[in-house]
Amino acid sequence: MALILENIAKHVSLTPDEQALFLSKLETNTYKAKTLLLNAGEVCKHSYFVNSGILRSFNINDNIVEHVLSFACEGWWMSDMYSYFSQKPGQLFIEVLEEAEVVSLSKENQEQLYLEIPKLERFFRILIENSLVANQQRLMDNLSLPAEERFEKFTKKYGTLAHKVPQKQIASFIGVTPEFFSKMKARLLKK
Amino acid sequence: MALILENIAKHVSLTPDEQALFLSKLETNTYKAKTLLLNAGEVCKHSYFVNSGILRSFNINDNIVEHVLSFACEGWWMSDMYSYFSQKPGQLFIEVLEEAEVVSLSKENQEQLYLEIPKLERFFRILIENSLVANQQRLMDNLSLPAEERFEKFTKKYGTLAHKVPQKQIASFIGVTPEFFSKMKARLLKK
DNA sequence: TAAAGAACTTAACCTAGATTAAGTGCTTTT
DNA sequence: AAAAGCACTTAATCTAGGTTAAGTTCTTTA
Repeated sequence: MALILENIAKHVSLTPDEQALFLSKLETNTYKAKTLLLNAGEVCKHSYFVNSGILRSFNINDNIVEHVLSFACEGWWMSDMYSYFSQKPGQLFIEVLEEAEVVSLSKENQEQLYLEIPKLERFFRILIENSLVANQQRLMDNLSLPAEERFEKFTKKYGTLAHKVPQKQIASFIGVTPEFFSKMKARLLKK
Repeated sequence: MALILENIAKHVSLTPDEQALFLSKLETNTYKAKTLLLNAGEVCKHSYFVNSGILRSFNINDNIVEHVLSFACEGWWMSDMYSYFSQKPGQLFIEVLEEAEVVSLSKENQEQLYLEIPKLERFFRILIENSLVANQQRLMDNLSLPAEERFEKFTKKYGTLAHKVPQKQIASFIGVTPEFFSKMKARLLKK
């Protein structure tokens, strides 16, 4: 459980009492690979913080094509932000890719915490600022870089994860078909 | 100046004193079309709130191709978030597209305000949450929808703006060349 | 441990959108 | 009011990446 406190300590400092209060609002669970933490169409009631293992979020287009929005491994947060913030049904699935220990923070508890420990308002603001910046960068990359360079950036950013998740999901994340990804990989190996 | 207070009142309520304090940290200016509020390579020292007129942010790839990241019209905020948050040099330009009255909030003043009026921490958190959700949606749209549907979504979201900014910039925003956009438009008109 | 099904590859063919280029009508500048 | 330059169009040609399909290998599951 220390990991999440370390994470917070990077941006705001909590007193021991505040830490205890914070921890009391969390629930830790272990899930096997393939568990669905969230189904499309549901309201996302929790934010997840990954202690270990890997999660991914994705949606399914016209009931056919999956599109991976994000991966989360150790130390990352994951949720369907649209649904979580608005408490309306969302379009995302959240799935366990590799057996994971996950800390859950419910929307109600989060709102409570904002009132009880206003410093957390700052912590989550900064967290979301960073997400937004990363997302904008990814959007610009998608608009301006060819698949090969998007893949390069992916491996730099996610490092080890690139070897742990099925290739077709990396393909989906960077926005190409598995077939094209395979072709591209073969091309890269020749160099 | 009322517009920015209305904007805040949608998410948090400030006392008259707090409102006055907030306003005292702002500066309002009018800029002619084509003015550059931020140059790539500079540190973004202000966040801009648009009272009237239109701004856009974009970057230039390999010194050749412009990519529009966002437009801002009445009631919207604009900045190079990466550079503004980190206070490091960024890659974005911010340009006035249509003569604009713009409220500037400096990074230092914003940090000051967070300390003096903690409620603002909440306001900006929510603002950024909404941005993030919109950005993720746009990213998913870029991964899964053809240009024609991206354009449709654009016109729905930005409405009137679609007629006020040069077509080539809308093309850039949705991620196609001006030539293809023109062809697509002709195709749409035939229907 | 056999059978079914994922995950990945390869290859032929296809298409959305890019590139190049030439031409038309605006605006802006002088 | 010319001249220059920008925004837009059209059209021919090209290509990154998609689609379809068949085959191989690895994993699950019964």
